[in-house]
Amino acid sequence: MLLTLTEPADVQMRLDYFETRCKELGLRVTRQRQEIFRAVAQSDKHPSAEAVFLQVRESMPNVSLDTVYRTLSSLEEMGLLMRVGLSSKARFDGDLRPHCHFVCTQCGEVYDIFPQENEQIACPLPARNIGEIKQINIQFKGICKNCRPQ
Amino acid sequence: MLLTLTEPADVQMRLDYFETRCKELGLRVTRQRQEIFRAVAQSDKHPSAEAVFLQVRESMPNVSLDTVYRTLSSLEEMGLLMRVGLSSKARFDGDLRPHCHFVCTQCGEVYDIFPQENEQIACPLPARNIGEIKQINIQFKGICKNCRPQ
DNA sequence: TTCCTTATTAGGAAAAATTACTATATGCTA
DNA sequence: TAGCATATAGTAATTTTTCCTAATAAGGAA
Repeated sequence: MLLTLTEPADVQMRLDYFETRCKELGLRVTRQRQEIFRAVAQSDKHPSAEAVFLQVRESMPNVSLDTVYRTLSSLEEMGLLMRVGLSSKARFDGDLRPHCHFVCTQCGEVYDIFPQENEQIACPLPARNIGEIKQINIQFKGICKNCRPQ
Repeated sequence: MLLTLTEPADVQMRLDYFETRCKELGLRVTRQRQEIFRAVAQSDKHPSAEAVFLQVRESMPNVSLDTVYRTLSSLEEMGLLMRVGLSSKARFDGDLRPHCHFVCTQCGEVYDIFPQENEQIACPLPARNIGEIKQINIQFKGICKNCRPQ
């Protein structure tokens, strides 16, 4: 299985697509949602909620932090942006054998996935140019069988 | 590049190794550190700091939450356990093209890594049995060139 | 366009998660 | 075993995220 998501690079096109998606889902196209989506779509800095809040506040001084958090979460659910890593609290793993994690977005449960005998976890070459890699972390997010049987 | 870390499965062996590592690094072998390490090493539940705190408190009723947080972080630095995902606050990415992230553990900066033309991001087969995968998240942790030039 | 309905928001408060502080305790070296 | 420096408990503070409610505004109907 490969990742196949692609998205128009142009921000305006993505804003249009965002509106379409909102209407499909029966969500109102509010200025707050637009600006918050734009702030993330325009940035290549992987901004935090706080950073998005500060950015959006430039054009909407009264926007609330709650709205930013709420909107970021719903945009994530809509598949219009992604959260880097896990949300909320930290989880720890004492098993250092190479393996991946499946994280259920419903119940929060973390499952280990040990690769098959002949499977390899490969590291893209460009990573070496950015710095010294000390750890690899591979996560799959989705709904586990307990939460959605069958 | 492949992940090559392996660790003795037996908890007692790992505790011994933990002591050795502490001594190598000039860290004191305190009961708190032992119990906190044991709690994570024994568990297959990817416990949170809170969960570790509750577990350790069974045998050490006066252990403090601060000690748990501090110790988990230092155990991570020592390479004796790993943190699932990122620490602290959430970061968002509006670019949905398949790519990985390099996270600098020093400055917190997040760098994009786009795979080479012929590279593939593969998903271990067993993942399919756990649930429906909606997203793949690959992170590399380390020190970026800005923080440790050359 | 204007009105209505209901989803959404602002603002503030609260909760949850993590970190900082300091006096005390304790591991380790000699 | 004594002394010293590190580590801890207990608490407070900070940071991050979520909750609550009255007010607002989007989108559909008239």
